[in-house]
Order: sequence, then C-alpha cells, then structure tokens
Amino acid sequence: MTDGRAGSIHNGETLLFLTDEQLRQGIEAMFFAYRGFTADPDRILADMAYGRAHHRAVHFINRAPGTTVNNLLSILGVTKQSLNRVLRTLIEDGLVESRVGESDKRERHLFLTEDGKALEQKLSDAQRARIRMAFRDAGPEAVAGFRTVLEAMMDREMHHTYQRLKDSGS
Amino acid sequence: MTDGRAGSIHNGETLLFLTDEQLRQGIEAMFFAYRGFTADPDRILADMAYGRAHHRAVHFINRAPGTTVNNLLSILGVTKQSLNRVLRTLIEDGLVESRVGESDKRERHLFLTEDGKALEQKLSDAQRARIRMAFRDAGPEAVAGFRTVLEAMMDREMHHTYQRLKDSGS
DNA sequence: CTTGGAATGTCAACAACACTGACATATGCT
DNA sequence: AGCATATGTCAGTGTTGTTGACATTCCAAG
Repeated sequence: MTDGRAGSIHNGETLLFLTDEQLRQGIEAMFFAYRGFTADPDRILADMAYGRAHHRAVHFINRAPGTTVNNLLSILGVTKQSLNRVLRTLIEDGLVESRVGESDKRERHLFLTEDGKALEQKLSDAQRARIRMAFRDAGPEAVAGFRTVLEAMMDREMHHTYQRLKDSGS
Repeated sequence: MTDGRAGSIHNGETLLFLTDEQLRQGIEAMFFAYRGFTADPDRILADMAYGRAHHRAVHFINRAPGTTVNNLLSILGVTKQSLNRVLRTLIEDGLVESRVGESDKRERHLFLTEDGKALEQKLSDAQRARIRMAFRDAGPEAVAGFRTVLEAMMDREMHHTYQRLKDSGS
C-alpha cells in the first residue's frame, strides 16, 4: 500500500499509472481543479447575500423542476435544517416557488421563478464557460476519460443519483 | 451560449460533447465525484478534533517538507489567519514542527513529526484507496484524459503550483 | 545605525455552512 | 385511532473561511 510503486513492478506500461506518485498527482489535480470549478460562480455570489449552497440548490431545482424537498435533500447530501435555511431565503427573495403537492399534500414541489431562472443562468453560464473551455482544449477523448474516472470515484448512491439525473436530462 | 446545442449543429461527432447538456453532466460529475473524493478522509477526521483543512495542511507539508508558511498559504489559497488556526492546533498536538529559517530567520519551515506522518498516512491511504480503485476501473487512457481535463480546468496560478509540485515529486 | 518593509503570529469579530437534537404541524396509510 | 412520513423550525455547536488591526522579528537599503 505504501511502497510507492504499486503495480509498476510487473508492467511498466499498463500499470504505471497506479503508483503512489501518480495517485497523489490525481489527488492534487482534483483539489486544484475543484477550486477552479467553483471560482467563477463564487465570485458572482460573493457580491450577493448568497453562497455556494444557494448555487447548488438553484442548480438542481432548475435541473429537476418540481422536485420535492426530500429528493433535493438526498441529492445534496445535507441535513434538512441546512437545506431549509437556504431554501427559506430563496423563497423569501422570490427566486424559488414552493407548491403544495397535488396527490400528496405533505410534499412541497420546488420551482424556479423567472428571477430564479435568471440567477441560475448567470451562475451556470460562468461555470459552463470554464468547463466548455477545458473540454474544448482537452478534446473529446479526454472528456470521456474524465467522466469515466469521476463516475468511478463516486459513492454508489451518488452514482445512482447522477445516472438518474443524466438519463432524465437528455 | 444558452441555445442548448453549441457546436452540435455542424458536426454530430466531434463537437457533440460541447452541448450544454454535456457540460451540465460534467459539472454534476465533478460535484458528486468530489464528495466521494473527500468522503473517506472526512470520516476519519470526524472522530478527531480535526477537519478537512487539517488534512490539506498535513498533505502539503508532507509533500514538500520544510515549506514556509507563505508558500503553504499560496498553495492552499486561504488567509494566514485561517491557516494559522489550523497550524497552531497541529503544532500544539505535536503533529507539525515549525523550525525557524536558517538563512532568513523570519521564515518558519514546516515539517511533520512522526505522529504527523502517521496521520498523513492514515488519511492518504484512505483517499488513495478510492482513487486507485477508480483509476484501475477506468483504465490508463481514461486517467490520462481525466488529468488533461482537470489541468485545463485550473486557474493559471493553480496550474503553475500544481506543475511545480508535480515536477518536484517524481 | 536607523528606518522601511517583509514575514509571521495573534486577537477579535463575523459569516457561511454544515451538524445534532428536539419539537410542531399536516398529511397519508393501515 | 394511531403510526409513519414530509416538512418546517428553534436552539446550540463546530469547522472553515473572511476583515481589520496590531505586535514582533528580522533583512536590507539608505
């Protein structure tokens, strides 16, 4: 586990990428890239009374309009108290609408208002611009590999959630 | 920018990956994968009085022993007050040693003690195990693409820092 | 040798975002 | 009627980040 050259002993070509050094580079790449990933929306949000949590909520409500609070909770992986704090401000500010469920009146279905959609667009455009650039520079094959590795990195449950969203989108 | 099918009009093969839907999938993949990325160390740290910030500090001190506080500051991208709070507890608990610089006595050079190295190992082993699994499942080509995209996603400065660390490691 | 600036450390206050635990309300199901 | 579910809320706490202000130490230029 900590010998520093796992795998490379047997085959210098196919297993070289599993050395501890390669793994560490992957770890650091994730760390630095995630900073870039959130940098642009963070800059926009810093000028408002909102933070990264609001961005996430708005993103997934836009992604799955009418989603319930419970569903959003499982996607975001936070407690209801934490999500509620964010949702409350978004509803108060008129960015999110909460409608009582028709079949099950205990549920609240969440939708973005026009203002909410505008904010989502603003944040997503900034984030997408960077990803688009990165994807374009890296090329289609690199992007495919990127996604393959990320999917393999997720917890089982998150992977299911991700796939469900993916299938519903296109 | 928001027409939902950037590029795909002209060429269904090579530019398909730049649609807004593809970009959104990439964004969500990053979000879910990063949760998996930090999940294992977080579980270990939850039982101690430490958090993710301590993990990051310990990681980069281990990576570049003798690094100065200022250097660590630029790597981590936080304020000195924030880093200092973390470093103080690590030093108090005997995990990190701070040595006054020989040539420039204003500088403090940071080293892990034996206990500090033990913690770093414990945390990194947990994180590396997941990355190793993901890399192995995805294969060398996917890993190469993964790294290419992540590097393209970094800010310019972070990319320099990342490269410097990468070159010093192997 | 004095002075300016750089590197570091520290104090205080604050904000964002997460957590736990407890409790209330409305609703659905058996 | 009674239990479970979905949601909301209040109170308290912890980690991590921020600003702003200030002290100390020390190098280096004048």
